[in-house]
Amino acid sequence: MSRSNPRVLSTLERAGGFASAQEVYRLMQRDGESIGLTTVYRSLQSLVKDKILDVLRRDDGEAIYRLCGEAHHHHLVCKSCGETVEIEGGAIEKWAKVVAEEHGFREVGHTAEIFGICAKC
Amino acid sequence: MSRSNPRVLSTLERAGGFASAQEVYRLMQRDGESIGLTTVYRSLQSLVKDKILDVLRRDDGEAIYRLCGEAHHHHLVCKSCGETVEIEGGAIEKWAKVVAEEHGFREVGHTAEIFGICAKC
DNA sequence: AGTGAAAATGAAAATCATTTTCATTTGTGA
DNA sequence: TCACAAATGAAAATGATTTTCATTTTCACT
Repeated sequence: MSRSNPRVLSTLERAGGFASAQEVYRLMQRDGESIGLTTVYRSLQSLVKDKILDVLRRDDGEAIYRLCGEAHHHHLVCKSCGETVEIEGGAIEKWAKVVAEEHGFREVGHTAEIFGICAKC
Repeated sequence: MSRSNPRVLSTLERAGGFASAQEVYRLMQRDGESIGLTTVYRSLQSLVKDKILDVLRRDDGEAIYRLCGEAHHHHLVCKSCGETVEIEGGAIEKWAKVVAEEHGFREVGHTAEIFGICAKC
């Protein structure tokens, strides 16, 4: 079996608790850490199995990992310049929970993103 | 530019309105239809752009396409069996609008999806 | 019917994330 | 020190998706 390389987790934390395997790998490379891409993947998988991380999917299908229980947030993205604002999603959290329970779903998660044109553009 | 091949849409309908590009392709092959995988991908993309189809992601990252009604709605998706419930998002609409305006954004849109394990799974 | 430009098509190659293989290295207990 | 299990990572394999590009089809206009 495999245990996770602790540097992978700490890199993910340093990244803001939200990154893809490729991003974690690039970050570690940039910091001069010696690690293989394979090990990054294995460590992330292991952390997911241990429920230390959550997996989500970007629109392009790439898997992104985040610390479980980490207060998650949503994004407000400018379609024109790409500026991104992190926002709280209190209303969403409640909505997702209620709707899912109404339909008998459990282990509920959600994704939400707002996009538009920012004031500057 | 490209328009969609009508046989792609009708195959997706026949599949229960829910399938991946590869599955649509295999279905058409099985039925003896002569079409290239590339055309299947292009047609699906075109249908998505025209808002005739929705795209979701399976757990493994594969994109799945489904027919979507005209009314704006969100989805509650079972991570295990893929069952999908279309839901109203009144709370979300308001939240997105308010948050975006607070930050000076205009032409605001949003995406939101809830996922979990359905009662049957 | 004949011509030509634009759109559609699809085979093959390219891309990209992810997984698998496998030989090598490292750690650990006897 | 020895042996063996676990960890590692380079390289190859996989699989979905996209791109390239040469060919075919469509279609408006003669």
